[in-house]
Amino acid sequence: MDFLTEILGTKTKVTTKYFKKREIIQKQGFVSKNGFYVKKGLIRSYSVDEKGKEHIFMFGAEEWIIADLESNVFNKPTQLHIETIEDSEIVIFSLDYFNHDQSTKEKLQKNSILLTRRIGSLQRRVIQLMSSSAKERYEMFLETYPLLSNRIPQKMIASYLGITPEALSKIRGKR
Amino acid sequence: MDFLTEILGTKTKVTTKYFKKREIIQKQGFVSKNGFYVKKGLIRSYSVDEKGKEHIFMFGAEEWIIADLESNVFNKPTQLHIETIEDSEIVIFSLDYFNHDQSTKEKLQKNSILLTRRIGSLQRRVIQLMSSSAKERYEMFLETYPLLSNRIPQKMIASYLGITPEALSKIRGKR
DNA sequence: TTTATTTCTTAATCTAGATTAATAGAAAGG
DNA sequence: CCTTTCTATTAATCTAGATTAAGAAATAAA
Repeated sequence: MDFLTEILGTKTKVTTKYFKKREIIQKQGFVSKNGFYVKKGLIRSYSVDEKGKEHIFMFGAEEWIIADLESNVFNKPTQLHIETIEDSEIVIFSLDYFNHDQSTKEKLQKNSILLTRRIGSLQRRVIQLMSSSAKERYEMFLETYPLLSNRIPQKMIASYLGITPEALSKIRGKR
Repeated sequence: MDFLTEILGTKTKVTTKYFKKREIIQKQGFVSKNGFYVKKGLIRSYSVDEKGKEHIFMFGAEEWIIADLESNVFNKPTQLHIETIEDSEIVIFSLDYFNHDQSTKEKLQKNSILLTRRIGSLQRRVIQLMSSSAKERYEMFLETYPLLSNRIPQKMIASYLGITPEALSKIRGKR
């Protein structure tokens, strides 16, 4: 929570909730007014396409924040479902940091740094999706999230990499 | 320039430069200390992989800002080359907005909104790369950038979509 | 425990898009 | 202007990864 108070305005509403495995925290298609800080557990955000196929956008484990900021700031329906992978303790906070004067300059600066880091990781992901094979992406995933990889079911890793579980199984067989 | 003064600190160094077509503005592998605002013309940012293949990350036309923020904030070498596609007039500014006290609260807020919008567009790009076919991505590109599509050579559109020029030519033939 | 459900693996077949190559068209440079 | 270089098109072939299917392992449920 220390980390959170560093970026949240003083009047921000904060609630801690406990979720069982496989519970939905946020639904695709609705405007999202909250952010989620993972205190304990593991969650994922994903979108479902017209064919009903799931595509995992990101994972969040301890100390991560998952939020669809654009949905909040511009009142757009979010593209992302958010769901628990393990039983989790989630801090839910209202996303109000830009809109009002509650937030201090330092908090805004800290926040900008977080936003910048997220832009960097998304940028790397886009470049990676365009330039690397499934095998290379899997290896990079293992390097980047060595601790997460054994907590996440393989079919979800496959979905994050943008391939089928069958393809991932084949890649893993060949090492 | 009005737009820029809304987000830049008062002491930010700003220079306007003119570039011919195909000139490199920023080189991959170096730490980037500047942002680029396109006053007139058209530029692209792209990365070159180990096989020497180019992958276009984004285009920037009039009123766009292109910058590798993460490189600046965290002193990482940038992954991106930036190069002009047309003769261009570029406003180069030092990226100092987080670091010092020069920036006001309003400027920080405006900036956060820009960052958030960029996160949103990157998020959409990732989801799109994972869930859509080359043809669908091309159609979405035309919808999103109707004015840009006739200024950008096809091989660069292909590179942005993550496909070969041959594949794009085939897609275009079939309409 | 036994049964049911979900996850993972293996293999055969198929397809979107890559690669290679050859030609035509457009732009750039002298 | 002509010549060279770059860009786009078309077609043949190839391949990474999708799809389909079926069995094995693991989890959950009864």
